[in-house]
Amino acid sequence: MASPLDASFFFRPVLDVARDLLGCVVRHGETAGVIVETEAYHESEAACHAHVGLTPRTHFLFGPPGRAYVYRSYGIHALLNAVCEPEGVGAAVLIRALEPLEGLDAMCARRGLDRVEDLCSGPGKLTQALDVELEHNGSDLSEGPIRIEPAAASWEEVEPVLGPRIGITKAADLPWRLSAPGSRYVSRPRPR
DNA sequence: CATGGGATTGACT
DNA sequence: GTCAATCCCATGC
Repeated sequence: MASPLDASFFFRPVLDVARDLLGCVVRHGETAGVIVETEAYHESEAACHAHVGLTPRTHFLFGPPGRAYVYRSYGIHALLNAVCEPEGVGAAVLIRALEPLEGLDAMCARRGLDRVEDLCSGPGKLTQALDVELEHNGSDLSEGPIRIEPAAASWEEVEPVLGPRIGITKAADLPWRLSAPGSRYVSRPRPR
């Protein structure tokens, strides 16, 4: 396994990071997966939690880049983001889907399923499969329990599919959802 | 302090 | 296709 990405990778415009995270590996304990779908969020647009300014919830969104921002969605699911851009700017990339890579048995047990395509094909699914919870909010993605490792060189040539972000009501027109073309492990609705 | 709304998922018609 | 589950937190009184 390669050494994790450091903070400089995330100290860049959030859309660039969302693009370059495709192909990277998220690892937690014995489980790991390749990122095949991301979404970018920035304080300048209304769909981003940081749009309301600095609150207890958005504390880590405005913090230094390279940390995790984990929050609970719909009272049920934990969603995993990577904080980007300089400290003081609220921006993050939501990890929306992974191609399962290691620890498939543990993922199946946590998910209560056995179809590989269903293990991590959604932002709430992958956190369940990798056992990511709210306690990981603010943890360091280079040195903490959850780490992100660089993509294989072959991913440099991949052209991501762009589309509107999922499940939002504000700023729904921005094409800031990025998917690996043709992947069977992306979430629904499947991009064109 | 009460209320309402989600960056979702799985079960069901 | 519809819909409920469930909890954190932002907002407003």
